[in-house]
Amino acid sequence: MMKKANSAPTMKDVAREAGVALGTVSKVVNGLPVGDPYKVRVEEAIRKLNYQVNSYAQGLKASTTHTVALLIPNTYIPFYASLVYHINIVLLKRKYRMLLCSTDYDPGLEQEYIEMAQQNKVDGIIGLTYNPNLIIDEHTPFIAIDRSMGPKIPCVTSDNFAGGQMAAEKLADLGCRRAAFLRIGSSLSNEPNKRKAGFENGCLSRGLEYEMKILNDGEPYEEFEKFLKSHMENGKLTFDGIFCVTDTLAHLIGRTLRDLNQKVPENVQVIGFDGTRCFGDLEYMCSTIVQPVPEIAEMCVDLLLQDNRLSKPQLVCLPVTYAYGGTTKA
Amino acid sequence: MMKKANSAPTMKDVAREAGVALGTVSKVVNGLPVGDPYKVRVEEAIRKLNYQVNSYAQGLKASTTHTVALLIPNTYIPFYASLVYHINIVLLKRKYRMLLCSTDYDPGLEQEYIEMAQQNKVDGIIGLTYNPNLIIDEHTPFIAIDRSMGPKIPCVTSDNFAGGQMAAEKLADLGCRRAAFLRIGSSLSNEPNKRKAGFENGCLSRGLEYEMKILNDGEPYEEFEKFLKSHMENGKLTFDGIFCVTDTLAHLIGRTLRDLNQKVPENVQVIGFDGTRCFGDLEYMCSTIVQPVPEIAEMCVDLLLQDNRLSKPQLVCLPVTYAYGGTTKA
DNA sequence: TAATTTTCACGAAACGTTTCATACTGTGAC
DNA sequence: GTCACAGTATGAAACGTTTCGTGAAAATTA
Repeated sequence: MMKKANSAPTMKDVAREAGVALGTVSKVVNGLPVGDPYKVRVEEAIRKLNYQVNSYAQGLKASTTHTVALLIPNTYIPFYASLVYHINIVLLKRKYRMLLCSTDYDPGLEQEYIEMAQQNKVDGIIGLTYNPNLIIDEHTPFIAIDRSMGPKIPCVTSDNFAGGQMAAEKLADLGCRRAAFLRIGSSLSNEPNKRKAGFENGCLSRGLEYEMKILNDGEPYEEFEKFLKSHMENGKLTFDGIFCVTDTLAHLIGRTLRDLNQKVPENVQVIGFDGTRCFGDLEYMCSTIVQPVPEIAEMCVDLLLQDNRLSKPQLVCLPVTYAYGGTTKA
Repeated sequence: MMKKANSAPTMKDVAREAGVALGTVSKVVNGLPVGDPYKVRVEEAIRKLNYQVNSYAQGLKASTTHTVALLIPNTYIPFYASLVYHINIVLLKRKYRMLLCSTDYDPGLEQEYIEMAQQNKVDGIIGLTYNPNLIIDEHTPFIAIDRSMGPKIPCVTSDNFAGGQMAAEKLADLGCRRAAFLRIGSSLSNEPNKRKAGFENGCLSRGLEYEMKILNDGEPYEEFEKFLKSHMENGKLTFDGIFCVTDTLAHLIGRTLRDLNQKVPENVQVIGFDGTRCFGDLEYMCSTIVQPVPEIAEMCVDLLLQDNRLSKPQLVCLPVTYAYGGTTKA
């Protein structure tokens, strides 16, 4: 009755090696009280056999698996990348594993991933998705990021309204007289609307003239150029401040501005939204309203793993901050 | 004998509901041949009970878990982010799950993650790590990215030597007479050396004068400025082409150049390495040697999941390409 | 029709844990 | 010296699958 040579050692093997019972090994592994001589022998046997618990067996018994699924459109857009990173860190601290699910905005994929996750018996799901029709099993804890997924599902976001307002106030403080708000039409979430509303509010309270513009999808450069050209008189823009709904947009519009010989920030100041630093932690791409990604990550995990008997909040708004990144005067 | 109300249905429940045997349900679930009437009844029961397989039980039985761990320093540096994204996609296509492990270059964390992964009985690990002392269980298939991890462990990289050479040739073709190679000292992998060797080789074959410079860690801006200033005569640089070992570096040096009133690409042309597009897929940050990330991803997964009886290559070099990104003349 | 082969659903056993009722050991009291 | 009790190691049962030997029914052949 040789044990198959290359199969991993089990608790049974450890128990035999140490000359103790199965349950004793289990206790040692889980840090439950065990008499000292036993404990020592078991620990020795574990070292000797290089034993590692099989967490599939654990997962089968216990209904907790110490795994969380993260549903996110992709991992290369800086804001998402940053979320992935910080959530991963927070989960690790709590000894949880993370199952990453890039959905590429595809509702079919999102649903598929949710089912995969449930099959895998994750302890919960943290999801950033723009699909309002996702079917989420009632017994799987779900925390939404940035977009409310219906009642009973907590949502963690930045304070987008305050962010918009802050952008308007900053532009006003920096001397702008006439501002524009830009977003791209295809944005799927309703958060841009809060940013817009906040911006409007801020402009009104500071007496800053403003204009709202939703650009069409498609070739962004051409769209930008068309828009900017239609707002120029004698080679000068008719506004001197721009608030873009994302940093990506701010960066692109910055390029277009440069191509049209508009100086940033001398001629026109630009503020983005997200606060993502493209090159590691080295620098902001533009002046921006910073989303508190580490705090969002922490909050999501907290909510997900908190005792389920406690009632969970419906919406958590975390405070944003302004960061200078070269596209404004300060 | 009521079943506990909110516990998930099992195969047994499905079998009872459909009036068939356990094994029959298992076959239906796994797509094995089953007589039509049985099949239909089982499928109905599955729908009715909203049954989902418990993959922990599956993982316990089968030794294959359809899960792969990805070990990577972080997810916010564009090159890494891109890898994560593409590997995730490829794995999904094959119906594999991905366990993401950000290590932050911490050897302790790396080791911890590897053990976590093995406990979790992943089918294999794909890892980008700069720690030469990692202990990897011989029975866990491991594919290294970008850095050889010793014999028996296949490594997938870009063709760094060819990339360096290509950069040199491109600079020569674009009219450069004297070039510099820049890297930061702390780079932990030996791939930069291949890039350097390739660059040297290219310079020699094209008669391009060159200079190698390894910058100290620390405040990058100050380092750059010091270096650049020490190579200027009458406000002009003594070289007209720079090859940076990464795009990050190229971007930073570009900033410094601008601050010193050096025009890019008119005065000095800059080529980076990685080919990462910071804003989604929108644009390259600089002219660059592009690493074939999708192909690297595909190759890693292929190697990992291929039949283990087949022998695996020790090193796979994938071809790089040049991409124009504004910091060269073409 | 009887004998033989093929087909295929059946259900027990096993995977590696955790848990819990049981039994054993040693201590203290009478 | 006996009994009772506390403390603690024991190992069987259970978790939800997959697998595989078994046997019944259907199909084929004589």
